Amino acid sequence: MRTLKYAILGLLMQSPVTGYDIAKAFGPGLGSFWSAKHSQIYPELKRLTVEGLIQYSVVMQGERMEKKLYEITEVGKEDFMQWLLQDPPLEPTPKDVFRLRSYYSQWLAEEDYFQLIQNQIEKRMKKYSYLKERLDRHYKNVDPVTLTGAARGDYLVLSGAVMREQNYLDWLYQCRDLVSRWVQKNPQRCDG
Amino acid sequence: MRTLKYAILGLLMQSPVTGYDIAKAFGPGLGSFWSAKHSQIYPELKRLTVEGLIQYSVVMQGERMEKKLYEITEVGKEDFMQWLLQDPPLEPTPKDVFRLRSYYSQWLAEEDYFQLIQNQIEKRMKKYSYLKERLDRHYKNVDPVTLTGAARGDYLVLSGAVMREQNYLDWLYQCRDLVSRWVQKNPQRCDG
DNA sequence: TTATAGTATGTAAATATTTACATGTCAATC
DNA sequence: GATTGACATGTAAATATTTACATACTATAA
Repeated sequence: MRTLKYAILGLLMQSPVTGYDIAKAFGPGLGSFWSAKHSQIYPELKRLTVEGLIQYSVVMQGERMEKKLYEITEVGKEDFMQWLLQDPPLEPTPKDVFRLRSYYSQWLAEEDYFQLIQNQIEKRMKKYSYLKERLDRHYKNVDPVTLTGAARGDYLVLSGAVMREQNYLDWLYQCRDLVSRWVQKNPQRCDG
Repeated sequence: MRTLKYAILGLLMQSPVTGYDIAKAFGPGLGSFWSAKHSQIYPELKRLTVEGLIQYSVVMQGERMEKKLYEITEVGKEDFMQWLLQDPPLEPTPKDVFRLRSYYSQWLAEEDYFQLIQNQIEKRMKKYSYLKERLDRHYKNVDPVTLTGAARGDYLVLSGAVMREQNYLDWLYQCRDLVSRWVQKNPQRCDG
């Protein structure tokens, strides 16, 4: 379904950007629900250009260095709008290696699985904090009703990302709780 | 990182199964966090066999139809256990086309985006109900502390899947709320 | 008996994505 | 003056995944 195509066209709806800018956009912001490496972005930009959905102008950066500033064409806008209105069936559930490990956790010593959860909590906590900070920084003292333009979508998905991470952490706490109670239930393995 | 390999080995840790069984397992159960089509499963089974991590015996089904019953080898078990103990860095956030659409929702008429949310809620609700039913059916009158074996992992990820869907719905309700308030704020477009 | 749905296994081709290879400029600071 | 990190753009190869092609048996119910 070429979603990368529409992720890129959507960025270009806002303003002209370079491939490098797109790669950056797929970092912390958009990156909470879509991303791509530059090695996928540059070929896609080339393809979209051939298809006439975007076009670029060469801009000098300093003396020698040239960059390509891409903008969306009218045809591209129509194509994007047509996609935006689509209502496709639910995607298959996203893959999650930690959940997969948890599913098979019966084969681990409880202590080992407990440690994995603990480590996962640490990592998730960092991610959560980062997102929460971003949300607060931009929207803490703002009534969401007053938002307009790009800030609307940004707020919707950023708050959604925070909720998602909060929820993942809640689940991890629950797992940790349960595992520690399983440990307590265990017949003591003594070595003394 | 060949996660499919370990998803399959994990299934075989429990009991010998056919490729068809594995494809089924990636349906409603495991499917809440990992899945693969049969066209990916059969080649992977072949590869794992060549690598000596699994082996199969041919079993007759009826008169003519033969199926391959795969079981995990000792080497396979070791490989699986080694993977299970790993603690890799956080995966990139899973992609989500609906969130991508939401990010770009500024280009939609509020009414159109509202309708997309509404439809998404319906679909997500069905998925949530299905998972919740499964959870209740298996674990409603059970103290999770008493669970053992495969039921532990099953409970952990199933309850996690229910939480995740609940959370997604909460986010959708929030989006719907906000969008409807944006609509109210709008200058009325009259055609009379 | 004859559809039909489900069981069962594969390959081929296309698409999507990641990792590695490869190069060069610019701005700042040490 | 040299190093470093960010800017900037690409290709190649490998891996992962989906869609489509392809076949054939089994059990059940109409």
